[in-house]
Amino acid sequence: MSSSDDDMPIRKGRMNGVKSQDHIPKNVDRALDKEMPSNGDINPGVSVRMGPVEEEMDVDEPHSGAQTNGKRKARASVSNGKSYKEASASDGEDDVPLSKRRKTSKSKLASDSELSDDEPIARKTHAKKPPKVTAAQIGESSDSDTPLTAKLAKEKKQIEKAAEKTAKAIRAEEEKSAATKRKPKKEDTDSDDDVPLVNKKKPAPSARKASNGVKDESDDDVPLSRKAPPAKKAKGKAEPSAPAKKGKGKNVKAETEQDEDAEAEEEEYRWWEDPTKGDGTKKWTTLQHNGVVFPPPYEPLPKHVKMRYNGVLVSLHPDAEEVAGFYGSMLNSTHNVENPTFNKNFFADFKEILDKTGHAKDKDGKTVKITAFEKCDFKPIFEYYDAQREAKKALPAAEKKAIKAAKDEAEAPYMYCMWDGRKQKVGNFRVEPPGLFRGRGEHPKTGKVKKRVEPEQITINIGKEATVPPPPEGHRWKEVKHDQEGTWLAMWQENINGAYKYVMLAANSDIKGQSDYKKFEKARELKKHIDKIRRDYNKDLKSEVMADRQRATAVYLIDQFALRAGNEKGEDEADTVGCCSLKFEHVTLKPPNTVIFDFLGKDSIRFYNEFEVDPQVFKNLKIFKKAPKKDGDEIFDRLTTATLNKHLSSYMPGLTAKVFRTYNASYTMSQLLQEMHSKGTIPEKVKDYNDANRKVAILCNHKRTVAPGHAGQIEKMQEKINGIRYQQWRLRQMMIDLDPKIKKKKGAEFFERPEDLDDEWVKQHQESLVTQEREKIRKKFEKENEKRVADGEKEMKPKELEERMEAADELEKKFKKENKTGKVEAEGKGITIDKLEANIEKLTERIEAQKLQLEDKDNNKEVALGTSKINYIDPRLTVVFSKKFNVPIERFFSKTLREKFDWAIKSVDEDWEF
DNA sequence: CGACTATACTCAGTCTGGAGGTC
DNA sequence: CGACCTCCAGACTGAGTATAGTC
Repeated sequence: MSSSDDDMPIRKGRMNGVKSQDHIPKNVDRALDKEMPSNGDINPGVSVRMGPVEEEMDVDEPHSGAQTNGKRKARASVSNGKSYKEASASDGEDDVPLSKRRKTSKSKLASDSELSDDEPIARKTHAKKPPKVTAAQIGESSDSDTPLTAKLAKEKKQIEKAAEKTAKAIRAEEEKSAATKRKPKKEDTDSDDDVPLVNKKKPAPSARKASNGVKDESDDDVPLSRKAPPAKKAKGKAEPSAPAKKGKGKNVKAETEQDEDAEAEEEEYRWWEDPTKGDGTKKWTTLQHNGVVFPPPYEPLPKHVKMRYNGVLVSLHPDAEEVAGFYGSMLNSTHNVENPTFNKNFFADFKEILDKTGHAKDKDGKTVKITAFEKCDFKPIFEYYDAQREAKKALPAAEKKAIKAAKDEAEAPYMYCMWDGRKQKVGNFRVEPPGLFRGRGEHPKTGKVKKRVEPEQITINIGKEATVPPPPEGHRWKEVKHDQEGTWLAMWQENINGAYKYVMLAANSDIKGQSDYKKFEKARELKKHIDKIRRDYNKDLKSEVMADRQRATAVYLIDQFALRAGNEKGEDEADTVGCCSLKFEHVTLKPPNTVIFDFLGKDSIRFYNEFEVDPQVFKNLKIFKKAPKKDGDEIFDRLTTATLNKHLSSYMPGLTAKVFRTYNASYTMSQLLQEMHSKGTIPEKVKDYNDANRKVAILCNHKRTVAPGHAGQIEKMQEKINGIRYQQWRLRQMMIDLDPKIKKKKGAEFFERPEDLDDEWVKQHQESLVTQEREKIRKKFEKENEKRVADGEKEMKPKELEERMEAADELEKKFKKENKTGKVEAEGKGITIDKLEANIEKLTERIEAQKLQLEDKDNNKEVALGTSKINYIDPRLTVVFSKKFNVPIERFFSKTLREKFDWAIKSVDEDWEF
């Protein structure tokens, strides 16, 4: 992987980060490096301790066995009888083989490998008990967590806004004062960090109650708008009402006014400074919206457009025809249409609908039963749809615009909702249209028909007070709910995987912003625990308890290499893995301590990396892979994501595997930005930022498919560079022409043609230069003629063109002569050695610039920066960079991102630290 | 099991660079 | 001759979408 080079530095640095004092990355790295080499001693200790453990294990087995077994059984069935347990010929108690072996090896325990395999499963449960660890951990986390509360730096911000006029406003006032009172009481004076919202969860309610008598519930109930802290309040004047409100009942109108208020105060309301936000599970008090937009109904094909079966044109029931159309319209997508699974699944579903609607009919109305996929010819359908597509594309711009405007207007009512009286953008209000399911990677269900979603399948979530959006004529909703703990407005279940689809608010909404904020605060909170976590897992890498050792190893991988948790997956899903679900064949061990990961991760994106790991990790993986495990068996057979996360949450409430990704991404970014002394022009600074962004993206393995024209583009750039280099060489030869002695002065080497620009290349290059010249002349000639015609003058004669072409002929001759004599005549009037030198220097600069661009482009070809920017890098880091180096934030965040990260843009100054 | 985040891809619209022209 | 303008194909961006994860 080309990308691995780039990221290695980071990852290496982070490797073995046990000791890190996280704020000082360099120290961390150094400490780590020092540590790495040692460690030869680990084995003995481990093995020795194994003995006792085993005995315990057997005893415990029953308990833990239940859990473990369940999980493993599930796996076994999935993997088709190839599971580890079966391989080891056990009776289904997969533990048995392990413990047996354990027993045998008990006494000797000479080697790690012996120890390992036999770990008592039961140990898992047992081991958890050790009060020291757990207690210590819990104690620690709770200690540090409790206080924090409203510590946000923004506290300082002033509160000066006038009160709202509505009754709600009054309540808001109450809230405000409550909030203000609350603030002072926090006791966490020890930390400078912003308080993660998460932590407030527990402490908050009781604390509040005690201090100000506000009941929890009411806290939660307060709509956002009313909760706004005393800070700048809106003056709440009326504004033109948004389209979304049209056609609503009176309560809607009432809300509309509120809406207006909300809008007026929109920029002013800073929920992230509002200590009452973010706790509790009740997400809203009042909620109204207009439901969802359905895709347009199916439009049957014109009568003359039919598929062929066995060479005969046949007509279908509209329902079947629609499905045929799904397939027909994508004949140009060879990627799908040539995939046997895709075709098989499609045809199965197609036949099903045919059976239901009656099969095809020929022109005489006779039934033609469709039974063989090969005999289906969808080309006529394809051509029809393709023509439609073309026609649409060819539409004049004005018309396209008009169509779009009409669509926008029709959808306007659905774009926004009123959430606790504040107007909020809805994310995906369009119901997903029917089609053929693609799936990513080798998805077993690819090609299946994704059915049209009927209103009867859709559940609406809305405030009790709100008008329920009417279902389409003649239909009804599946259900109307008032679930205030949910953030979704509508929901349905999709037919392919039975997955739930939700309509939720857009990324720039308060609620999404809040959870985004919480996510990053949680990651920052992890900073406080990471040292202990790393210490612990490094210790547990040698644990005698298999489950613990596996867990420690997994956490190591997640922490160091940003692996995902890796939940179990079903048989009918693409075969992808994450940390906990890594299989035997995904990990290759290369002594002394290099591990090669090669597997398909989320979205079937390949994860390939060779990492040097802690020797103990290397040993552990070896153990976890020990026979009889083989391809298809899980490496972490004693570990599930649930156990892992449970363990993690003992360090810090809400800590799960995915937090490490956020933490490490943001932390890495913050380190990179901190080390940066970005100087120069804005584009240069932007590039510096992007370079850091790229490192994070590589860390997270965020990839994109290489653009189809990429290779060509690179080649083009390379040719361009070569052209410059050639020109440079010619200039040097001209120097000789001017002053033959200069060859000695400068050394012959200076004048040699670069090796890769061999005779063959030169010939071709010259030819292309000459043809280019000819083209240029011809085009100019034609253009001039056109102009003449337009002006009513007469055209120039072909003779003129011939004459002009002589310039190109000259060039050709000149090259020929140069090739023959090996000399280049100095050209240009008044040319001097000095001028040539200057020109050469200029070209050198151009070459360098081009090379840089090329490298950049190539390095970037399969790295996607967006995902990490949107989901992993704390936006406040970007804001800090922007302020510190005086680069407009627009250079980093698009309009939508600026809206999404509004809270970050407004809440930090350049001193803020992750 | 349900709900929420995270991902890559698509497509349309925007931007860019550089050829050619003008002043 | 260079500073500046115009035009256009092709590269790049961004919003939107649909799928795949996590917990």
